[in-house]
Amino acid sequence: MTERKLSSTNYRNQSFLEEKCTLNELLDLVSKRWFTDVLFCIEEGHNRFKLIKDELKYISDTILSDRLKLLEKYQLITRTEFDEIPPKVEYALTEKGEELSTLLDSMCEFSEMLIPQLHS
Amino acid sequence: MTERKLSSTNYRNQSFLEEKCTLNELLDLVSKRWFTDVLFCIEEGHNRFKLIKDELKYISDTILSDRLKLLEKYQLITRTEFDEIPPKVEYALTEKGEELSTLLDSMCEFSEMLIPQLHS
DNA sequence: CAGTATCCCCCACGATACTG
DNA sequence: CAGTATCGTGGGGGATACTG
Repeated sequence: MTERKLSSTNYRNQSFLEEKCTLNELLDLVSKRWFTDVLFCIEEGHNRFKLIKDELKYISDTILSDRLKLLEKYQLITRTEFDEIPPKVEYALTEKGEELSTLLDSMCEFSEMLIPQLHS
Repeated sequence: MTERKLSSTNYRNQSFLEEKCTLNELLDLVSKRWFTDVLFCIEEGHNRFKLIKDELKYISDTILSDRLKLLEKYQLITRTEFDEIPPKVEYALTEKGEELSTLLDSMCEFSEMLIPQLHS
C-alpha cells in the first residue's frame, strides 16, 4: 500500500499526526449534506445567501451558513461583503472551487453508471 | 442548475423519489469511515478478512464486515467463498472498483493540493 | 438581507462478546 | 477464519427563535 493512501487512514486514527489527512478530510467535507449542492449552486450563478436558500428550498439557515463558511475556509469560494444597508454579500467560486466541481462531475458520471441498477 | 445536479438534492429530501440520488449516494458511501481504506487495501492485494484487518490495524470487525458488504452490494468487489474448514473467503476488485479507485486517486491528488496549507 | 444561538434527535461508529 | 449480535455514545443535522 502506498504511503499516500495510508496517510488518510493514519490521520483518522490520530496515530501519525505528521501525516496529513487529505483524501478523507476532503471526502468528509464534500459528503456533508448540501455541500455539493451549495457549491454547484454558486457555480451556476446563485451568488447570494438568499438566492442559494431559495434555489435549495429545503436547506436551513444554519446549515447554509455553515457550508458557506466551510467553502470559504477551504478557499473554494470567495466572500465579498458590500458596505450597504441592508447587508449585501456575494459569493463566487475560486479556481480551486472550479477544479473541485470538475472532479465532482466525474464522480457524478460514475455514480450514474454505478447506482441506478441497485434501485430497480 | 442542471437537472443532473439538482437530482441529488431532491433525493436527499425525498421530494422527488423518481430521481436517482447517484452523486450524493456515492459520496455518502465513499466517505464512510474506512471505506476507501478497505477498497485500496483490497486493490493492493490484501484479499482476505484477516489480511485487511491486520493491515488496517484499528478497524473493528463490525465495520470491516459492513464495508465489505457494501463494496459487494455496489459491485465494487467480488466475494469468493471456498468450501473449506477453516472458512476461506477471498475478495477482489471488479472493473467498477478499479474505476472508482482511479477516481479517488484524482480526488486524493486534489486534496493534497487543497488541504495541507490549512493545518500549517 | 445575512446571518447567529439554542436545543434536540437520530444514527454511524465502535467496543465487547459470541458462533459456525 | 470469517464473521454476527448487542448495546452505548458523540456529533452532524435540523427546527425554531432572534439580531445588526
